Amino acid sequence: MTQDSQTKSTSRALPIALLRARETVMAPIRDMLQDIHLTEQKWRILRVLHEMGEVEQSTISKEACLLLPSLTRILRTMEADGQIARRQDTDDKRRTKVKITDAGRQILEANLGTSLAIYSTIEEQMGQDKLDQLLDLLEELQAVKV
Amino acid sequence: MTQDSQTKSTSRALPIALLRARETVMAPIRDMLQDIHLTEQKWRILRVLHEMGEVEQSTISKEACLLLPSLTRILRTMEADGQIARRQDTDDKRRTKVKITDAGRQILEANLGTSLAIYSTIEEQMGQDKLDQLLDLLEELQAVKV
DNA sequence: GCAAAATACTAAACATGTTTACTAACTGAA
DNA sequence: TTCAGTTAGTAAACATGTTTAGTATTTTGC
Repeated sequence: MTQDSQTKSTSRALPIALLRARETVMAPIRDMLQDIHLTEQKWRILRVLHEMGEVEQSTISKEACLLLPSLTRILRTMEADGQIARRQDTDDKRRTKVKITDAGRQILEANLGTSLAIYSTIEEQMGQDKLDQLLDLLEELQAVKV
Repeated sequence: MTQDSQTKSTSRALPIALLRARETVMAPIRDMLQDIHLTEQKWRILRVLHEMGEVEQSTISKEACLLLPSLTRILRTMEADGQIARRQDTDDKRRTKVKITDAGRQILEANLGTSLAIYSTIEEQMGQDKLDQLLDLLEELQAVKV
């Protein structure tokens, strides 16, 4: 099949390149998470709450890259499983404040080592410079107005 | 909340940086696709078939970054909608060959311009050099063994 | 040639993604 | 004060993501 000169081949298409790169990184992390019965999304939520303390759901949504309707469902099961706690904000009753529980923190801390080891493997193979460069470029891309 | 020295902040976490960057790029493309009632995944499939001609499903799976069970369902509706055609491979009856139909190609070609315009906007803001550099780094990351 | 292993795909179940619509609560201008 | 507009979150519907299991076919080791 001839390549239309107007068309980027998918191998150099930005969205799919980002997706494939992410699959590479996530594959071993998913293996880790499967062992502890956590999804990738729940792992991201725990990390955000660990970093930021008690925050409202919209903040988690932005930080963990999850739409609010997804977040609503996921937090419901995480609360039932005792990994997070929710309460209504007293100043603004529309808001719900969420924090990580001790149980949630325990799961997180028990697995951060593995997560870091995976990152180290990638760092060893690509080199720290290139990885930093990549993260810089990704941050820059996020900031683009489209 | 103090930052554990062992922990990467999520803002520099590779998986989430890849996800956020992708969201930035995909947002306007999703707008385009919504107008023509195509999902992001179907768009990727049409592009792969346009580039590669008639291929088996496993190939689409790899190229478009879709797991086979997802692909099975998506192709079922795309076939019903007349965007693709399927036939059993004569040499190996396990395989299914898939190709884009004229109707599918028409949808694709009617929208490639918009897709390219979006890419151009990003290129203008980030610069061609940086974007090339980013694509190179992403390719390299995909090749890492984890 | 034949049984065991591998391959290509489908089915089903459950979780999440995505859109639209909705409720409740807050804000701000007249 | 009031009410139109905005914001935070939930509900529901449908599509896709992900895992496990299953079928049909082909390949491989012997």
